[in-house]
Amino acid sequence: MEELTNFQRIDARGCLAGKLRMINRIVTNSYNKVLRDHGIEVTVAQLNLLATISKMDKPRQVDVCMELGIEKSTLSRDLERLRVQNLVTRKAHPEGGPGYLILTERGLEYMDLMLPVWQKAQNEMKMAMGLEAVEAVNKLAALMKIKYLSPNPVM
Amino acid sequence: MEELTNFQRIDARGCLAGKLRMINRIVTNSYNKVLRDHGIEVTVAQLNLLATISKMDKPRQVDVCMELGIEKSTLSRDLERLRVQNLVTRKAHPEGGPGYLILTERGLEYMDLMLPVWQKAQNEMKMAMGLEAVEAVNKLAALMKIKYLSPNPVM
DNA sequence: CCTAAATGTTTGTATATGCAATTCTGTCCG
DNA sequence: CGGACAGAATTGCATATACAAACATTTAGG
Repeated sequence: MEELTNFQRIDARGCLAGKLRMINRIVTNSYNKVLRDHGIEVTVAQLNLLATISKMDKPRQVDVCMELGIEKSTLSRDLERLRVQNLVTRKAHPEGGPGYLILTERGLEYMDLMLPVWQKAQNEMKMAMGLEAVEAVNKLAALMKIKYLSPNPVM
Repeated sequence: MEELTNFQRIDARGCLAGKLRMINRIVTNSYNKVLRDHGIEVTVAQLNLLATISKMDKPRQVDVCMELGIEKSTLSRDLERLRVQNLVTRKAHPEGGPGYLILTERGLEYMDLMLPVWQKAQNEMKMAMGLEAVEAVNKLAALMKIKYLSPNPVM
């Protein structure tokens, strides 16, 4: 068995997944710190989930999963955390079916409360990243959504 | 208390953190699936940690934390998982001190084993993302590292 | 109508992550 | 020497995540 040279070995600095994971850690922590420092009691992950549900039309859990690329079991638990905070609830469809998700009154109020704080976090991050990078992330997110999260993924 | 219009409310689709989190989920899952399908028993997160340690010069845990932007307690547990798989170990410095991390023999062998599989995952993702996006991620990662992970962060 | 397949949700188990608090260790000073 | 301090690592607790398996529900077919 020939040994690999050091040059051949995996260079962590070249791993796209590793880089994206690092960027994600930094950005998530940055938003969470701003939220925390302003007394907001939810994380940016929860904020995004709330915002997504509020923008969708009577979504079931599977619909939200598709929209965000989250696994169904993950969403189940994320929702439970929001439910105990009385931020989301589930409404039954008149003609049966699994029912749909909707923000509670408190959920809507909390969204209003969070808006300026989120905006601050978002501005800071845009500033740090620069316009080009922001645009690149926007484009990449759109592309990934099409490629991986469409009803019939293009793979 | 004036109500906010729907237009004003946080639009999840515009949240940079949300987008990066989604991209991260997709990319991480994609790499992990390739690794799993080829019998590799570590995740891309663990692969990156191994690769990072192997490239660094006798790093302590704090050094690895700085390099990857991982919290010290997170790293502590990540390392424990690698340790029980006999992939990393800690060596004591001759003149005392906290000692440093190093891959075990098995860790090095496993790196060699993973290389082609990682390469496949990386190629697939580069293909899906396109050259421009790949370059954008590379640039952004470099920028974020300077801004947030330098000894004296530029904030 | 009643079962079987399909669809949707939850649960069991595990990894990856961060904050706060604690413990460990090594150094420096009196 | 012996504590106080500083730096490094771990531990307690909580969230976010995924895979597999179980459970629930809805819908088709006979």
